[in-house]
Amino acid sequence: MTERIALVDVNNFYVSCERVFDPKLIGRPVVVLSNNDGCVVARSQEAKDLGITTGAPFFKVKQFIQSHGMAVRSSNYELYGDMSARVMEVLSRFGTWQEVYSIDESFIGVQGNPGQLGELATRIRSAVGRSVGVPVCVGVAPTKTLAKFANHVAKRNAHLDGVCSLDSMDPQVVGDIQSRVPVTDLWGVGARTGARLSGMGISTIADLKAADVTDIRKKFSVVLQRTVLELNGTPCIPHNEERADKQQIMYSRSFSNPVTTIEDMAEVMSIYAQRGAARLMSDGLWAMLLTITAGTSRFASGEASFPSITLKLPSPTQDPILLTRLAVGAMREIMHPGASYVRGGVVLSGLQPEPGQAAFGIFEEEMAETHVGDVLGAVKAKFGNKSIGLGSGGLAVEPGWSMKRDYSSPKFTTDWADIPVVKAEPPRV
DNA sequence: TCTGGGGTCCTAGGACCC
DNA sequence: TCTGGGGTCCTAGGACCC
Repeated sequence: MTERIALVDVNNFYVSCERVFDPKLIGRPVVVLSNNDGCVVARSQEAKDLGITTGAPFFKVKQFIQSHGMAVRSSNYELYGDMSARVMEVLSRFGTWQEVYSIDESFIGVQGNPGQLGELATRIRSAVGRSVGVPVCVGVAPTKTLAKFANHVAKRNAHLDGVCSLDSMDPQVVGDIQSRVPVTDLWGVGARTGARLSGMGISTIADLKAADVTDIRKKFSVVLQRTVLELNGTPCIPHNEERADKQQIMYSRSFSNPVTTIEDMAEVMSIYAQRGAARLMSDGLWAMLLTITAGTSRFASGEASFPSITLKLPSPTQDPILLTRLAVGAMREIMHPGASYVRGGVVLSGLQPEPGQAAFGIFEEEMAETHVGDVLGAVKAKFGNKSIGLGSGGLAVEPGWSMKRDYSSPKFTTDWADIPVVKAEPPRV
């Protein structure tokens, strides 16, 4: 019996979710766009084969996409979030522990001899396919870094059928692969580190595995040192089974049309601060710090302006009235009227699970209004998100800068009105 | 005309204290 | 007014990830 780590992830997750409810998309090239239909964030294999890159601005590739008959979808995060929860539930049945690493990836603890581990990986893959309907790849290895690598191998080699357990492979073959895969394909090694490593003659995974650990520690950091140790089979990245406590809550969006006036920006901040407060309440957290930001486009030639300010809150709060008032007031101070802002954001940090002591001084009055947040939450839960809000947050009409989602699919699994209808005909005799 | 959003961790350097 | 060493805490920025 050997303890191993499996890394399971869904192939082309957003595209795969769309395909579950729209089988006509299977076999067709499909792309999914970011918020505001700005960039390509997910591609089916067919779209990758046609040369669509991730992060490509949609307006630049739109012609090409349409001329090749590719299907396009806006991001549907309600759907993806719900599908993710279903995948994670299935995976939890197979692990002695589970760490949900991202919306489409999870580490789980597995046990068995080399032969059993390979079979287990195959069973995991078919269980997710049967229960949820999306394809996954499974990599099994002694450390997280190697499990990521094994997953990478499973994905790139069709004959492996989506699974790769390093223990059941010939070490010579593993070494061969590692000497061909660039070091930047490794988890934790990005472009910057890759360039510096390459200057030292380290360009493949095998090169890094053979590098001197203390030298790496000296020239880089403890992060890369851990990567080298993990490549050599020593686990040193801990797994947090229970979700690590959240450090910050961010609500940040690009606008579909630029915002140039203080009044419009006040509206943005009012709405974003209320979204942030709602997240605090649903997570049971109170914030000590409020940061507000805005920014002009990096691609435009007009005045560049990236105002940002962090306010210390009088005491830990989740009060939407206080947060809205502070966010709007501070934004009025720091924005440049006339600059063309294309994004804005609210960040809540210094999070803690308790409201803490009541504040003294000028903010006492605001703190007394805290229960308003509960009322807002209750009304929204019953009558929908757009039923009520503070000030501009209660707008019945969509503001001119609000998000564009021209190609969205329905909320198949999270809204009664969008539940798919299935029709069956009796067999003909 | 149109270029995403949300996170984590580590390190260096400054402020401050004894 | 000047000087030394050691320590903590906070913040900004870098790097990375999906």
